[in-house]
Amino acid sequence: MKECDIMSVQNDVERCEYIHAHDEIITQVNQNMPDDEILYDLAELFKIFGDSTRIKILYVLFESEMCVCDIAQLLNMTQSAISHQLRALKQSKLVKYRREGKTVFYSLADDHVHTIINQGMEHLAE
Amino acid sequence: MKECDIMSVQNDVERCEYIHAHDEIITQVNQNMPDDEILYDLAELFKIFGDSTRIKILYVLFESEMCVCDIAQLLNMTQSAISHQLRALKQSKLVKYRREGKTVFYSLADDHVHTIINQGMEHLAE
DNA sequence: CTTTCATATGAATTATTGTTCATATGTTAT
DNA sequence: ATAACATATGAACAATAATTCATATGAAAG
Repeated sequence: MKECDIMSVQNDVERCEYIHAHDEIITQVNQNMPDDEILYDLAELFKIFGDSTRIKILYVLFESEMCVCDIAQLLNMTQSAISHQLRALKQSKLVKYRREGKTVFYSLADDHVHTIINQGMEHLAE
Repeated sequence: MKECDIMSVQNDVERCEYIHAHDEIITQVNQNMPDDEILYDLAELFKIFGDSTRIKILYVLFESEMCVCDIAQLLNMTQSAISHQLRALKQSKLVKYRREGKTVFYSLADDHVHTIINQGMEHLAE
């Protein structure tokens, strides 16, 4: 147990008298912790999964590519609401789209979506 | 292409004239889509991953169990902020804790955290 | 080129969430 | 019992985010 000399920036945050973590652990944490920017992006990505409308959209797309209007009908929501959410999913590269005349078909971008959602489901099931 | 007769509840949501998805697809979607309650819980779970403070806490706990105060120091945040976030992580059963005298040690609850975060990282890397 | 239909988007509104501050709880030592 | 310390928590405030509404863009058909 020793005084804190962990972070490069020492701010005026209140702290307890002794830290329990040993030097070795602290070094490991600092080594293995990705940059703030990456952690921020990671949180932003999970935020996308953190809305039931978007989760439903992803589940719909598990079955087949689908146009905005079909998704809106399946989920019983307005075209606008779905379009806004599809934009979020698109920006996170979780879905891709192709245009066919007037209609735009959306589909899943890669298999990480499946894995992430399945792991989430497994966790819930425990 | 046929008129919409998908959802059991037909609300006054605006809709396009024709749906593109075939009956077969629609049946599959309705069969494979989990109940609303489960989808809500799933979104709630991912919401927990959708904050960089909580992501950082999880990364710290990847290395070792740790007390609230150590986490606060490592992340250069107040004890209160960390405690509030640990409560969220606790409620989602992503972390567990044990008391040792005055201090409370938190650790990861199961391996889904690892898998989910790793998949998120992989997705970002692409 | 005008109309129609599917989709996208900006702005406003409402709802949700993270942090802070003050204080409470719970544990150990005196 | 009282003091000291670690943690937890309620309320307030500030920051984000989801949906709605009105409207814009873009494509096909007349």
